[in-house]
Amino acid sequence: MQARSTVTVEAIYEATIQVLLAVGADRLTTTRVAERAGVSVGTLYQYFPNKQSLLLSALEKHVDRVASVVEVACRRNHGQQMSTMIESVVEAFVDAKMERSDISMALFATAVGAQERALVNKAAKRTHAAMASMLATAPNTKFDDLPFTSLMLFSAMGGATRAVLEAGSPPKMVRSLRKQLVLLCGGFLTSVAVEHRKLTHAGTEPRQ
Amino acid sequence: MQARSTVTVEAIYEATIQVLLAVGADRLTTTRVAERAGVSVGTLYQYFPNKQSLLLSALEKHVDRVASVVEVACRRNHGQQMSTMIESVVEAFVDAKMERSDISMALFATAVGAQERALVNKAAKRTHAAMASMLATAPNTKFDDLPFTSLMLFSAMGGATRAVLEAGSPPKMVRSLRKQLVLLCGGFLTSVAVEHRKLTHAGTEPRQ
Amino acid sequence: MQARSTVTVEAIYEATIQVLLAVGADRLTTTRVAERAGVSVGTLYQYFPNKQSLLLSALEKHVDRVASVVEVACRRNHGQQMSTMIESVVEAFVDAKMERSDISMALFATAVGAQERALVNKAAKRTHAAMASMLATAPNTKFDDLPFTSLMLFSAMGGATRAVLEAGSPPKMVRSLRKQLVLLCGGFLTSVAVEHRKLTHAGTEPRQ
Amino acid sequence: MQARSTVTVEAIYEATIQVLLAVGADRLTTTRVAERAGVSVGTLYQYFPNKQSLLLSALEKHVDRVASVVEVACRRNHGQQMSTMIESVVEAFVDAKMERSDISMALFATAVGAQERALVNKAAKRTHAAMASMLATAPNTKFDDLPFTSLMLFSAMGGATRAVLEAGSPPKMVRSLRKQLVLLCGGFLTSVAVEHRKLTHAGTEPRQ
DNA sequence: CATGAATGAGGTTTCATTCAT
DNA sequence: TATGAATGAAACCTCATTCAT
Repeated sequence: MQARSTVTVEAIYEATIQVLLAVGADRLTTTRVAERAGVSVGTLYQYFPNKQSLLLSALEKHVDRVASVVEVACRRNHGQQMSTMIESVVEAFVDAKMERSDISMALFATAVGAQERALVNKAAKRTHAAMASMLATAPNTKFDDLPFTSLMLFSAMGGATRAVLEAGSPPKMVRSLRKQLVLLCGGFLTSVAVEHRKLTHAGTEPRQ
Repeated sequence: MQARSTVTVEAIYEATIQVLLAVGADRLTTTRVAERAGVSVGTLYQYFPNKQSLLLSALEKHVDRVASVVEVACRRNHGQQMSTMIESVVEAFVDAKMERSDISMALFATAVGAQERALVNKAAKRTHAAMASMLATAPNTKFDDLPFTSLMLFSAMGGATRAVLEAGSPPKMVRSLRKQLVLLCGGFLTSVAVEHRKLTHAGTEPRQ
Repeated sequence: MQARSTVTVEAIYEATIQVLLAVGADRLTTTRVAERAGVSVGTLYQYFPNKQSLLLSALEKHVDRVASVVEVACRRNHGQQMSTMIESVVEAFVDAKMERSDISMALFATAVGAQERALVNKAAKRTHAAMASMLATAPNTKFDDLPFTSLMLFSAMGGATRAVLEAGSPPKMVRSLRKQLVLLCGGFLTSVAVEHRKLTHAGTEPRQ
Repeated sequence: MQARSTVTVEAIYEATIQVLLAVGADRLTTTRVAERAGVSVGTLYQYFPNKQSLLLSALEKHVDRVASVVEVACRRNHGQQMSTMIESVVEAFVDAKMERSDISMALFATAVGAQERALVNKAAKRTHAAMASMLATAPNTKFDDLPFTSLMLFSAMGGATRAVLEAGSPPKMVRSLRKQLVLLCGGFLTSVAVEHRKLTHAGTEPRQ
């Protein structure tokens, strides 16, 4: 019976995504989700106290997955050269977003309330932390404000990725995106780090 | 006569924003907007055929304003040094977004449908074009793909700004934001431009 | 100024018909009628106290016209042979209905209330009376209950004509209609009259 | 379960008629119907997608019933003398119309749109077909164009009946109606059939 | 536990009518 | 007189949620 519940809940999650993609957030109804999941509305309400909690849970699942992917990528690159770090993280990030980009967009469209944003922020914090502790292990480099730097980095990456997705994302563009993101992040980190070094050991070390 | 209508429409626009801020996009109702505007629902429907068109118009007004601010900033900096360009544009962009950041967030929360995105994209295109033609006048610098570069730049800036806004944006953070955005953009443009020169006259020109 | 009013009212009547035909009775609005008439709603309300009275007047105009046509045809055939009477009246009736059959149908669709029906009934009474006094002059023929006979005759003709109109009325059908209506009316009147004669002078007069 | 729905739907149908009779077609609202049926509006909309479909279904039910009554009457009189045929059909028709004449009128007042007319036409076609095949079995009689003849017959009957109904139908009138309808139909059919015989065996057969 | 019929508050939209200009 | 912006009651319809079976 535990198993049956799991299956049902999983079906409801999947149905939520399906309906979101099919008809959009504003025309998503609990009945439609239940239908798609092959259960009755009553059943749906046995597992989720109300519509909001359903969407919230679905969103949570998704952002957690993306956050985990990035966390793993960060952990794997502790101690590497900064250029390697950047490439790995960009790759992980773009892959995670692109893999089911439609879901990403559909779910974020539901994330308008305070609770939803809190959820997203919490996951964001996790990735920032992961990235910060990775960057802290970069050889020969120091950063002033790693948490904020991570925020900048991810939100910039997120913004650019989102823009490309919303532009219709022709494959060629997606390919460019990765390269450009590497440049974007690399440029930024270099600037920030260089600034730091300049301030500290002004002029003594030629760049790169 | 004419004057009366103008006043009414303006009041409705203002009320739309007010309600959006007060109760959020999903609990905005045409009745509430009309009430806040001090007119009857019927009047609202004399100027907007339906709820969507009301929100769409409000969004359009807003994005057009932001786009215009950026366009002006770009036009004013044709021929300047790239660092000046970047600083000016970042300043204009952040100012425009921050000035009424709450509105920005509230309105974008309504921008989930295809039409809304088209609207935003159209405005984005305008800013990209303005930025591209500005960058084309930067002395001693060339770029491979100015349109895409502009897209990257703006969407990255937009993402970062949005993230800071959504994080609650303590004043200190906002101050950092500008500085970091300058670094972000500067770093990126340098990378892109450098890449270009490297490919063209590899090794012959030491980095300035 | 009297003239201007007449012109305006006439334009409103015409517009009413136009709108009725264009969008149907249920989507006819006073504003639309005013627009079509080239005046403002306010002006419309200067001549008609409310929407119902507008439709009522339009209906009245129409049924009066049809009634008059029939009345004239009846008066012209006083003293004629019955077959001539029938042919003339059928011709007048079908012509009047067909000439602007669309208007007929559109207007009758508005005739659902008690007042409207009263209007139509009043006009019907007039035609019945005209027909009755014509039939009273038919040579060698007597009828028991002329008013009711007239009612039967006209309503039967009306029903058949309407059915043909609503069936889409291919021209061939319309042509048949006249011939068949003559037979219908002729047959009926013969039966009624014959019945009468039979009862009175049973068997003595062979049928013409 | 199943039973509950059936009961509900039936209650809604009944309520539709009730409201139609009580307040008229134009003031019939879905809320009023639901109230009268003892259910909530939501329930009504679970069975009928919109107001029009509700009225359409009610109309369909009604015309189907009338059509069936006539069909049965026709089938029962195959091979009978024509006079018997006529009497039986007239009786069935008038009974069906009079039995719930108020409903008839109320429902037909809603039949203004194209779909409604199509519905009525379809039912009419059925009765025409039934009558045509009955008439084809009349001994010693032939008709040129049975379909059209049936159309004429029914629409004439319908028109006359309707007129009597709308005139307020004092009982005396209703009694007359039957007799007169028999004469009307009889006269018409004789004319049509006679015409035919004249054309075929001109002059050889004295009229029965 | 599952079902799905029933609920009804609440949202969007229409349109006859008024009245200040 | 003419105008047309404003009104607001009232209609249609949706959908999150409940509860008897």
